[in-house]
Amino acid sequence: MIAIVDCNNFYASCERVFNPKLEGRPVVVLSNNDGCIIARSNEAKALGIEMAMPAFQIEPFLQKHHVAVFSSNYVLYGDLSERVMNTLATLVKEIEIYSIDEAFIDLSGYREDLTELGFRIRRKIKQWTGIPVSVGIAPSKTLAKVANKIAKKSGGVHLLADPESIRQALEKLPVKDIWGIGGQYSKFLKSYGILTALDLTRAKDAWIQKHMTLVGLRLVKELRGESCIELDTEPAPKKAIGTARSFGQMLSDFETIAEALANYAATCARKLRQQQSCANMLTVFLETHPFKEDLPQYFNSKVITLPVATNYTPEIVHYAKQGLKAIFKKGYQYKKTGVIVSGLVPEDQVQRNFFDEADRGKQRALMKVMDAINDTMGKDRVRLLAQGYDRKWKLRQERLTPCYTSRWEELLTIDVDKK
DNA sequence: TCTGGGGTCCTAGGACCC
DNA sequence: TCTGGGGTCCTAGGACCC
Repeated sequence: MIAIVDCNNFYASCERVFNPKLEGRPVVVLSNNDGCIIARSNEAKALGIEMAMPAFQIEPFLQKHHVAVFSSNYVLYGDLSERVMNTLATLVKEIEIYSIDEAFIDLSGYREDLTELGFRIRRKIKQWTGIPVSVGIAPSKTLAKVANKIAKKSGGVHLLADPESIRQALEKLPVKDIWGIGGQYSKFLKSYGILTALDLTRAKDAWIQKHMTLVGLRLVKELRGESCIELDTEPAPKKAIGTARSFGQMLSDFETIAEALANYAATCARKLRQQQSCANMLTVFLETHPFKEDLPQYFNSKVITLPVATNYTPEIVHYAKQGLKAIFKKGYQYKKTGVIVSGLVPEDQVQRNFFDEADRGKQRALMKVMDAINDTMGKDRVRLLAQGYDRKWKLRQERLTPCYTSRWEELLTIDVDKK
């Protein structure tokens, strides 16, 4: 048996942990740049606020219903996620951290009542971290996801084990709500009269594979109770790493965009070093604002093959800027730029060439010192001049809460009532 | 009339997830 | 005024090999 532990309305719950007044109130969290709604408390869902709605369009509605609105604070959410996962690790052995707010766990070999175990997990995580979670338990990952959906609406834990209860659950589940079925497939299936998960389990294997590839076939087998997607407790290193942001305002001059890009490139280089990889390739892209249809639109990208795989910040920044030069055109209002590094190899398996004159050992030593300083004294304490200081391109984050758990200056303070 | 058979590697595009 | 960001996997088709 497999379980999935999923934090309820994770980002909204994180905001509540340090602000209990929000309990019972509708809460939403916005995407970067305060753009779209990306998390909603149950109260906010009940008001009919949908996922991914642009915040500016429903601003009056949010005010009218006294919805608490927050900019996203990924430092806080990342830290609380780690606490949740660490707490879970005290209760079970095999854990796959699937996303910032979800983990699969392997329950084979557990003798105790699984529903009871689910409730123990729920209680302990709530007590230790303040985050409410739901637990779905079933014979496959896909069915565990189904069970979790039911758990969210019932008591927080749901077990799907016997064939009849599985059948009943699948009968009520529209295909679009199955893990792995998105908009395209649900439209396609509907055109064939396949409306529920139960309908889908009755389709022929060959037909499914023909129209939905091997991925689809695996999914259907999982719905039938045959576990096909293994627990992945040690995720492989990433194959590509990207950093991109929309600007807080439109930008048209090369220098400011290059400064923003240098920061994204530096972030990519840092992430490469964190997973001990070097990149052979670098892609830069630049785009205008797709929603401003009256303005001239432009999108372009440039792929650069690096002479030798690297994770050295100055080198990544240098080639990123070179890529930007190749695609930048005057006269447009730009909204977003980004860097993707790919062709990743382990940093101790880099293929050199005869013409490479860089002192790679020295570069690595320098990055080690820089990272050590920035880890202890604050992000970007030491940085390249190219990363700049003005930050004209910075994100809009008008309703940002403190990093309660990761910055000394921002610890929660409590006013004691003096009598 | 009549032109083989068995592979590998790479990439773009399409689907999906959170 | 105002619309996010970061990933994965699979397949078909092209280029190449012997």
